[in-house]
Order: sequence, then structure tokens, then C-alpha cells
Amino acid sequence: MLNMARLKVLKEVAYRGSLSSAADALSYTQSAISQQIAALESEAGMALLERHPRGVSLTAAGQTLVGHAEGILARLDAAEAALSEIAGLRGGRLRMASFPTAGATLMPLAIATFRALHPDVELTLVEAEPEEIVPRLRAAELDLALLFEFASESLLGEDMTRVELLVDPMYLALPPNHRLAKKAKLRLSELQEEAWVQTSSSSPCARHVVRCCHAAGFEPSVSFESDDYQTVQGLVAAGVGVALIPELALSVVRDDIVIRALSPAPPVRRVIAAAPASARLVPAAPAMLGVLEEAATHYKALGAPIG
Amino acid sequence: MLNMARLKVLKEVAYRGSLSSAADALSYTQSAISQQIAALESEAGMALLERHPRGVSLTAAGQTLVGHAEGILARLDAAEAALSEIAGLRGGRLRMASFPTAGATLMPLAIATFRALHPDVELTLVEAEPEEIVPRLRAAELDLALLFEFASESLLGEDMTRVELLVDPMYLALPPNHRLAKKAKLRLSELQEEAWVQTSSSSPCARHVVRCCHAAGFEPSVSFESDDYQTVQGLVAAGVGVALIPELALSVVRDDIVIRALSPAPPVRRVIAAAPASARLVPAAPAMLGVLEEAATHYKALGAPIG
DNA sequence: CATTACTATAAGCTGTACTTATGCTTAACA
DNA sequence: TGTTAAGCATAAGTACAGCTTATAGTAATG
Repeated sequence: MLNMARLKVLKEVAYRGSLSSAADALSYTQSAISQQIAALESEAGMALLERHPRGVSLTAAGQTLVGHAEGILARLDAAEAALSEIAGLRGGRLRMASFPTAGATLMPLAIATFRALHPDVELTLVEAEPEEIVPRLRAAELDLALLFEFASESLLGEDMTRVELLVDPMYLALPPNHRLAKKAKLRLSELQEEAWVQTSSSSPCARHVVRCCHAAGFEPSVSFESDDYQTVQGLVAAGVGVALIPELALSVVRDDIVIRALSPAPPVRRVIAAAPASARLVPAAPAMLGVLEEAATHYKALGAPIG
Repeated sequence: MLNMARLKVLKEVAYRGSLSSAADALSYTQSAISQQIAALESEAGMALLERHPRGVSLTAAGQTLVGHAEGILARLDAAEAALSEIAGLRGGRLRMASFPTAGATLMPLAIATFRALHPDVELTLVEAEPEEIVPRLRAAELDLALLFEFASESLLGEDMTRVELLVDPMYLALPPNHRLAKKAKLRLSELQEEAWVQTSSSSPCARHVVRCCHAAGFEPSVSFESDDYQTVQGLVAAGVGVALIPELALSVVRDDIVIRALSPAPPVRRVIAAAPASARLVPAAPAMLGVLEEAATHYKALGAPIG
């Protein structure tokens, strides 16, 4: 049976007039397109394209097939649109919240993808800390939220749908001339004499840092606080102290600080997508959950920005 | 993008009312159907089937999708029909010839497949030896033929399309109580004192056997001749001599003879599909060549009937 | 209550289809 | 006429989709 993806390739090739430009348009390599067309021609049992030195054109058979392909693909689009309509993804809204560092990395990716898939859903996003988010989900002020949890502490009850997206390890940021900056891996206990820069002491991140230091056997001396990780990086660069920064906040790293992994097990936060239990889900929520999972998978596949 | 094969599965499931019977109808396992439907539902983002204890039924979304699927699949069939029409595979004829042993094995397989793909092409098949076939192809009395060649001897000129389908090794057939029957592998030179059973001495196979014996340093003493390999097997069973039989003629082996491989390199015949050069090909010929290649691949994949 | 008729899921394997790397051909141009 | 650029084909390696087998779970049926 003829394959849809292949027909789409043929259509694009016909429209663009060359395999290479079709490859660009579809984000494949030229080789992939060449192989797909070859497979299609072998299935058809005849040539569909005439090869010229600067591109290709359709044979009579190719023209016929492209004609049918257009009809088939249009009908396929119609089927997908019908499904979206049924799913309520035509119109409707999705009110989201996320913690700040996800807002800078994961969410933009996911929102762009979702927009492309379901342009008619009205999306809103606010930033908020996890504690704030959970009651607002319960109160139905939000439809979906990204939050984080630290080990063995779950904010969510049974009345919530909960999807773990990633595990976000924390790294140590040091001024480049710091005495420990030469070591690739550090233990937390080596840092008990340091001055610390942190997010504001009421934030869960800061509390977790303090908890980890206690576990390593010391009380951190906190010299500065800022909730903006760019500012934290600036303070570290200025030499006022060291800081623990989660990987998601390291998408941009100043070149006047150094980032070091903590061993053996670094502090981590688990990034969670949460929504009301299934009965109260808005139609767009499961779709966005899917998109978020995919975005998280992509993010992981790209590899940690820091070795 | 929705996948055609999956839609076809959904349609079948809808029609049959259960995954299991759809699996039977499509020659898949129940598990495969279950996974395909699960994938489709995940793509759609919603349930397409309602599961009942004795089968399934369509949800509203499922009904919508099946409706579209029927349209799409119909259009796809139309596209394929159009291609067949262009290729001349709607109507027309294909006159074939093959050597006898291929007639018993490869050809039935290929003919069945071709019939299913192109029911409107009129097929005819006659049996003939290679020498006879080539001039008849030249004379346009045949459109396509299966023949065999022995090493370093090609019957076909440049004016022929030529596709090598398989290499068909020859095995030694012995009576079960024969002194050499215990050895798994034999050399031809161990057989110089034997009485031989052969195809008629004018046949290329017989000539090749004699040639191989000469190469092994002796003249075979031929006691009986028959062009039917079942008869040859019968004569061997009766103890009148030993015989060299090609693998393709061993699809049925009598249980009162034993088959032994020859080492180091057994005599082989190369099985070739031949047709007039491309300009003079009838439309169905390339299609049949494709089917034959596939049939040969399957035959090889099944493994040699004799170790 | 056991059996029957289903569907779901896990684990393993194979083949399809991608990528990267490379070679070949022809047009364009100095 | 050589050189470069544009474009297609093919080889080799890899990843993932989708199959199979095996097994477990669930509700009607006798």
C-alpha cells in the first residue's frame, strides 16, 4: 500500500522542483528524499520523476500520482481537524503556570509546538512558585502547571494528574579564580567555609540548599539573595560567594564564572507537570501534557549543557 | 500525521467488531492490532473504541475517523489503480516460459502473488529448456522467461534484460544403504566408480554433471536417464545408481533416499529471469520481474531444504 | 466456579528509514 | 578548457517502529 509520508515527499518535490530543496523544506537530508522517491518509484514500478542536471520534473505517471496525493492529503488533514474539533482543541483555553526557570526553557519550546498543532486554543502563562500553584489548581484558577519537588516531598494529592518530566540536577557556580575552581568534581562538604549566594530564603530552592548543607554537616553562611539566576550569576562573578544553580537555569552561563558538578549525588529537583484529576481536565490539557513530555524528552536528548 | 496502515486497521476493527477477528482478517496477531489501535488513540488524544467484554464498538470520535478513513483509503485505491493503468497492468498479457524445476517451485509462488496484484493481466506459462527459450524471447514469442546458466557460460546477449534470482546448488542422492551414505559431506572424486542416474544426455544439466565429473578426473558411467526428477529419485531409491539433483527439484524428497552435500564447492546453476531489452518489454514484465525477485528472496529466506 | 472470549502489556527481534559520508554528472563561468 | 557549484545516487551505520511470542487480566457464559 502506498505510504502517506512518501506521497507528501513526492508532492513537495513536485512543488519545489528539486529533491534538495524539498529536503530543506521538510527538514530531511537530500539523501532521505532521494531514497523515499526511489522507494515510491519501485512500488509504482515506473519512473515518477525525470532527472535533469539542475532539478527534476514529473513524468506523466508522477503528475497523476501527485494529483491523487493532493486529494488524499487534504482528506487526511480534514480527518485530523475533525479529531481536534471533537477533542475541543478548536477554541477553548488553557491557563498555565510554571516556576521561573522552566518558564525560560521548557515552556517556550512546548508552547511553540502546541501553537503549531492547535492554533485556536487560547494559551496563558504566569510564573509562580510551587506552593502557590497547587491551591490555584485546586481552585480551578489554573488548568495546568509546571512545578518542582525535592526528593521525598510531594506537594500533590490524589486529586491531581501528575507527570514527571525531568530530573533537574543542581550545579555549583564559582568565580573563576576560586581556589576550588580547578577541580572538576566537588563534594558539598568542601564548601562549608564559603560565603553563599542564594534565592530568597523563603523559596523552596533556598530551603533545599540549606537542607543539603545540613546533610553535609554545616550551616551555610548566606551573604546575598536574589530570585533571578542571572543576578545570582552576576554576584558569583563579582566574587561575593558561591551558589547552587539548577541546570534549567544554566541555559545561559556567563563566561566569567565556572560551573562544577557535585559528587557523589548532586541535589536534584524533579520537574512535574500537574493538572486536576481527569474528570476536571479541560480538553487542551492532555494535549499539552503530551507536548510537554515530548519537549522534556528533546531537552534530555540534547544532553546536559554542563558536562 | 495519521498513518494509512493504522486507519486500515481501525476500519477493519470497526467492521468486525473485535480486535481479534480483525487480526485474523488482516493476518496479524491480536497483539499487533491492540498496539496499533493504542497508538492511534494516543495520536488522536482520545478513545476511539469502547471496550466491551466480548468485543469493541466505536466511540463518536471513532465513527468520525472511520468515516474519513474510508474516504481516504478509497482514494488511495484509486491512485494505485491509476498507476496500474498507466503501467499497462490493467489488461494486457504476459507470456512466460520456465525450466521444469522452477515451474514446480518458484513460479507458482510468483504467479499467485502477481495475480493478486494485477488480476487483469492474462498470464500464460510453458515449460522449456534454456536453449529453446532464448531464441523464442528474441522472436518475441515470449515476454519473460526463467532459465538457468552454469558457471562462466551465459546464454544471453546484450539485447536481453537479465536478473539473477538465485544460485541453485546440486546435491547428491544416494540409496540409504549405500556405502557412502553415512558421510555428511562427499567429494565428487569419491564417486568415480558409481553408476549414475541422470536427466537425458542432451539436457544442459546432464552435460554439466558430465563436465563436473571430468573436472574431478573421471568419466561417469550413466546407467539410466529420466527428465523427471521424481523418476530420478525413484531410480536412486531402487538402487540403480546415484544422481546429482538441484535443490529446486528437492522440494519433495522421498524418504527412501538420502541427500548429501558435495564439498568443497558443489556444482551450482544460476537461476536467471530474462526478458527482451527494456524498449521491447511488455508493461507487465517489469512488475513480474519484481515479484520474481521477491519470491526468490522468500525462497532463500526459508533456508535450504537440505542442510 | 470453571471456562471461554476477549483485550492489554512486556520483552525481544527485524526491517524501515533516517543520517553521514562520498562519488558522479552536468551546467555555469572564468 | 579547466574549475566550481548544484544536484542526485549510493554505501554504511544507527535508531525506532512495529511485528511476534508469551503472559496476565477481566467479564460474560454455561
